[in-house]
Amino acid sequence: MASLQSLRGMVDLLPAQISIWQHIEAVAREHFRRAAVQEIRTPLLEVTELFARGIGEATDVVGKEMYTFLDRGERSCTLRPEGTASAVRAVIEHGLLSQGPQRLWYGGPMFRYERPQAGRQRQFHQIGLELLGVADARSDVEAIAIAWDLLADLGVGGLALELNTLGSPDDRIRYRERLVAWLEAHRDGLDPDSQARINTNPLRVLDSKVPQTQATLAAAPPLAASLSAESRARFEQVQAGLAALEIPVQLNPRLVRGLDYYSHTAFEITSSQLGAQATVCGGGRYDGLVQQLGGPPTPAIGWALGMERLVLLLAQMPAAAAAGAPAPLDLYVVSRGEAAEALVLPLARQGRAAGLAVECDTSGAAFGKQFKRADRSGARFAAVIGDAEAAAAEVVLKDLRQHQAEQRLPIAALVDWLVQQRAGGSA
RNA sequence: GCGGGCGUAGCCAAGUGGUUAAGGCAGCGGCUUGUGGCGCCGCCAUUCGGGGGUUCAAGUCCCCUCGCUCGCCCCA
Repeated sequence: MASLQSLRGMVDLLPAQISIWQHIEAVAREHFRRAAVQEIRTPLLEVTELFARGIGEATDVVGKEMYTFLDRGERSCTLRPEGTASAVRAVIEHGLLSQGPQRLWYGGPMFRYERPQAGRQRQFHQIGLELLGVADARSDVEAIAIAWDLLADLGVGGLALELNTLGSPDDRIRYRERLVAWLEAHRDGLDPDSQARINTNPLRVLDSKVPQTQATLAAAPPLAASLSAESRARFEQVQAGLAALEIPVQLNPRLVRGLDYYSHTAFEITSSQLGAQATVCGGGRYDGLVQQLGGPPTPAIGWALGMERLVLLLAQMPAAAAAGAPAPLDLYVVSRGEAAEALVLPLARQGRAAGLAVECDTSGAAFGKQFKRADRSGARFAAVIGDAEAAAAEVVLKDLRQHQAEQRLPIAALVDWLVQQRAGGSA
């Protein structure tokens, strides 16, 4: 095999798949516009330290999944594994918070060096939301509602919103101590991975999928018991807010997220139809992150949505997939003969200037071939220009989608006629 | 990083040691050098991801390697 291939886990998006992506992006953009959320674009490449400090050294993402290399200046650089750290860095760097709370969204590729499987790639795409500067539980509710409504509007069915609270940093420290002590005492009932995690990332032991570990954990002290009154009240406010919006919630006390910066609200929107990688959208509150990265103390909440997983879900829903279908061509120009061929590009350009989608056949092939391609192009009309038409400055217009007599009209009148046809809801 | 499944044309795919590697879709040419969608005819893999080995004989068996895929882990 001498031919070149894309790198493992790096996937091409071919023209046939693009329309659904553009559809999702357009719907997301519109939801963000309505919610007064502005786009931010940051570099794909950042200094490694940003992620190490932001996401947490003990996390898997930082520990083993980053694309990290030295650039020519010997700086350690990393392809972003997620969007929050970059967005926060940019906000701090440009002093945006001095202008008040920031409502931001971003989209684009992320990179994690993992083994690819269904719904998991090394380069994948996320759309994410970050609401910075507001501590109130209502902003948690708003952030979640934006994600929920966006997914609903796209026509994704069968989703569940799983919700938990991780408590305040103090709650967590207190709980962590209790949990570690308990885990140490019940070490024998845990799988090796979980045993190893007792000291590095004990909270993650809670959502282990190993049945034996889960059985052991049934008697473990719950995080809820370590929550302060304030944290508990806050969690209740979030739940009440979601209930008021009639967004159904599934409380999941085992939901712990993999990135260190989360506190209080943590949530995931999952689908049972995605195989092992069930999370379409995940996020939570990260009140400590901005300060940790050198900014002013700033409460924040955000989420990220996995585009590939969303596309996977949408592909299972014919109605939603159809919504993303591209608009058909208005005109396909078929021509033959030197004089005729000279008229094609000027005609196409005039049509395009008027907003029509026009393709011309420049193959010089037999009419039969050109008509075949015209048909396949999906165009509504074919314009035919041969020697006779060129001499008379006319075109023969053929309706490719309905049986109707061909008509002949001046070449100068064609574009107007088509524009009118389209405006008139020509069925 | 660990485990299972798989790799035959652009795509789907038959083939389970024995002469020339089915078939379908797409593509190209023709029937039709001014008319597509239907039909018919023809063309389209010196070679089965790559390398090595076993054998008189390998797409088929063995080893290595690369890739894809599903799961573990982790997460979007």
